[in-house]
Amino acid sequence: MNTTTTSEASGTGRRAGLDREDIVERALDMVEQGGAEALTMRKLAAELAVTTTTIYWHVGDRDALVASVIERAAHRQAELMVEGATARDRVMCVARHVWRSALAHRNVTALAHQVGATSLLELPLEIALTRELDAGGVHGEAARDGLRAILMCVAGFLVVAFRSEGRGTGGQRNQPHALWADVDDDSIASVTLAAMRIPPELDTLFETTVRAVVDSFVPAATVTSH
Amino acid sequence: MNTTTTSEASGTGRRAGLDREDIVERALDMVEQGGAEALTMRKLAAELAVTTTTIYWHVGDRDALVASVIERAAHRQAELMVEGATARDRVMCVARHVWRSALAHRNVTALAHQVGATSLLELPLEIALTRELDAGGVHGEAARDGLRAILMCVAGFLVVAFRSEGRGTGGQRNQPHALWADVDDDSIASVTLAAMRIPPELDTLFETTVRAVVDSFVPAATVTSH
DNA sequence: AGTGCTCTTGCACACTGTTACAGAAACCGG
DNA sequence: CCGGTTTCTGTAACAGTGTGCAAGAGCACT
Repeated sequence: MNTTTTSEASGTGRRAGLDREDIVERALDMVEQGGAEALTMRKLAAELAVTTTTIYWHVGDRDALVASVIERAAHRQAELMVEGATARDRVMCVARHVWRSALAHRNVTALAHQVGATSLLELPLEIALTRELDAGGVHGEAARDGLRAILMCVAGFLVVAFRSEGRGTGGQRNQPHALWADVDDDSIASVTLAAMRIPPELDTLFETTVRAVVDSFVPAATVTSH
Repeated sequence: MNTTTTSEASGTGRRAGLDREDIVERALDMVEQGGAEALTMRKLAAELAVTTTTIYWHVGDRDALVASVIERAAHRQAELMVEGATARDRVMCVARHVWRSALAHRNVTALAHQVGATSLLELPLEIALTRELDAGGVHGEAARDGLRAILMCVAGFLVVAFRSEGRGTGGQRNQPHALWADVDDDSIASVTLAAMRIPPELDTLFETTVRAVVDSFVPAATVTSH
């Protein structure tokens, strides 16, 4: 692997023109367009008009490549504007941003999730969220637990959201609401049974659920002035 | 693929001795022991002292095989005893069961998650949870939203729990608490910063977080008697 | 010119899911 | 008993995947 600390399309080599950064960027493009599975060493090499071994020389393993891709993506979605008067609102704002940006870059998110590097992708947002918690009077272990609880909740929503999109055995057939079509249980009210058969509104459900978690960890705003 | 509705090691053919059920069961064993990636058609065939084509004849695609494996696993973890006096307690009890049984059969759970068939695996528990919600006075769309919210929360915890286990880029290196080691932010209290560097207690955090969500969807027990 | 370092290539290995094709064993009608 | 059909099994191959090894091509410095 290329161990030069910084990338400097050095130039001494054979025909150069290929930087580690270039490779990572192209890889990120491929992931964003074609999903996680579109990123294969051979395809990436072909895109760059190069052989696979060249990539290995520059970035190393596929794991290393993926890690770099995720880090690069992390920088991009780190920018956010936190709005809201109360601490709870500001925390919600960050949580919402995690949710939205993950949906916006779903392919990278899915990739990060697959290799267990989600935290790497979300670290900047974790920090932002911690800042708001801290500013809202939640410190130490309480802040950590609150942060984790909120992020797990968001992660759960993301898992479900991604699950509702194409890929996977049986296509749409093992969607929860589709599976409920065959359920017939006497001890459940028919209204309830019917409701199960249509999918929920994820966005509004996200709002209320995460709000509940946030409220249970962040104290209501103490009325200082007024 | 073998299209006989039920499996009845039919008998007309050559040397039988191999049932679709046998294959699925063996596959389930392999997954539970060696994880999702240990289940390859060739290895499975080798375990059964048979060639791959035989498996294809019996069960079809790998997708079909995986689906069968998951269905089989679903039956096993469907047994549960719901305890608790209040509706909230009983709902919590089921949610806890989802969490525990997913952890107990983590490999199958991970497999189901990979192919997007989690709902298939958890359908029986979804039904049980819905029953408790319904009995607790939550019907129709409210029940659906509550069910989904709770399950998403549990799913989030599972994702994080599985993430803390070996596999994936960088091993333990991109664990959240490990990543926080390099963070230095002035606007965050040092106590908070320090707390972030040690992982949370998932079990207790699960309890409080899910409890918060449950409480926000299930009304407190109306005091009927007393 | 020669030596050394950086980059790039070609080829190969082991592994995956999947299938086309060919062959044995059992039953069934004659 | 013979031929045919169904039911299984086996061989070999195809198109992919990630990855490592040996060798070469170009530039810089001596």
